[in-house]
Amino acid sequence: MQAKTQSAKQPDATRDKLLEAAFNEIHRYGFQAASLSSILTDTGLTKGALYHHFPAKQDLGLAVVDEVIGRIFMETVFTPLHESKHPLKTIKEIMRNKRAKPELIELGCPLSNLMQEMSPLDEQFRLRLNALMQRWLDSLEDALKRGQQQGQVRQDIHCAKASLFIISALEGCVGIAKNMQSTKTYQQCFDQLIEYVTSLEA
Amino acid sequence: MQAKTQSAKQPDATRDKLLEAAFNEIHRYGFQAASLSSILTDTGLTKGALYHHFPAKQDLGLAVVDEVIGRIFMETVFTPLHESKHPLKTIKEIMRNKRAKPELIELGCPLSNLMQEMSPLDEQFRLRLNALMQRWLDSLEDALKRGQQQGQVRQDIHCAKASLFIISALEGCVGIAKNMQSTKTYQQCFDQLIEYVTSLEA
DNA sequence: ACACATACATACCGGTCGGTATGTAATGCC
DNA sequence: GGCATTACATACCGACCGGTATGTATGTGT
Repeated sequence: MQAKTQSAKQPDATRDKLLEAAFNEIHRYGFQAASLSSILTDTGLTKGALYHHFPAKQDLGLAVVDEVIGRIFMETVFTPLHESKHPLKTIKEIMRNKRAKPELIELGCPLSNLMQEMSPLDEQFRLRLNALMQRWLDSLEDALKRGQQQGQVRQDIHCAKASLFIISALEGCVGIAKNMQSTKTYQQCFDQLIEYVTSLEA
Repeated sequence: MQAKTQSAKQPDATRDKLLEAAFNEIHRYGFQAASLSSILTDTGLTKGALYHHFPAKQDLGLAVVDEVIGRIFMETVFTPLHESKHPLKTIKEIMRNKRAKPELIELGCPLSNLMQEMSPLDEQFRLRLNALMQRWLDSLEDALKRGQQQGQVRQDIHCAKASLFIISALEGCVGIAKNMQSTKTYQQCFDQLIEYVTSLEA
């Protein structure tokens, strides 16, 4: 039906290219400092393409949150947690997967970065980011509760509070490792968090 | 000797005014988005004054880190921790003092904010911020070690790792509360952290 | 009292920003 | 196969940015 010619107009592919470049630019420089010109240089596209797909810079940023960052979390966190038969083990696995990525140490968590930058400045951003965070909290809480039903997690654990604490500690851990540019620091802090999660086991 | 006339030239006072206004602007908008024009409007000063005291925007930002943020941490964290006879109790008190401030929930921790924004972008910033963070870690670790010597803290605790984890969790806690604009969320997460600190007691 | 440095204020500059108006080529529909 | 519509490219704009050059009072040392 389409995609016969290489340089033909592929609106979805163009949109994806813009989103990906915008994600990388925002991940490194933050949303406010993200330069549309840089994004266009990276993609080889022009203002016309950008403003055809997104009415304003803010819409591009919000789309990055919803689609790119949202998809990342869906694939790496929500789905694994939801499908897991051994919630606590899965939680640890998800966390361990994070340590392999050097870009996480260098640039930090894209969700956390945007939260810190934009939440006090832009209510639209805050609501989208908040929604993602809430899904993260909920999926973790659900996993812990299933762990309780299966007898893997201690019954006296307050799953909501524990989820909040795990995510907080993880975000803080990534943030400090980023500042110190030290995978060792990250590892140390990370080990403590694993210990905490282990302490939830029945 | 001086300060007889009100509108006379008071370089130190002018410098302090600039630093304070810059701190507030940076705390809200971040360093990159902080507008020198806004700072000058707030202070009632002009470019001449600013660039007389600081050769460039970066130097103003670094001075804010070293002097303003550094002083805040000195007064509210380092000194209390150093002088404390009951380290664990002091740690909890310091943390409790943080919950009273609404600006902390709205704008987050100024140190953490700058770390997240500037560490990957500017090595000068990263080193200064890192130095502050290291002092924080050291003072916490020292306090925990003194607690061990006094028998208040469990002997099997790895003080450096525990310090790292406490600060990480605290930063993460503040960050998430900022995004959610929820003092209740902060409180819940905070309670978990207090529980963790309590678990360090002998 | 004079010379000089300090401590600002004023005016201006090039560059980059996000955003827009317009032009044009490819695509889908009848 | 004409014909809107979509999907871009090009050219341009005002605003704001950090930074500088210059002017001008206010102290200060001798």
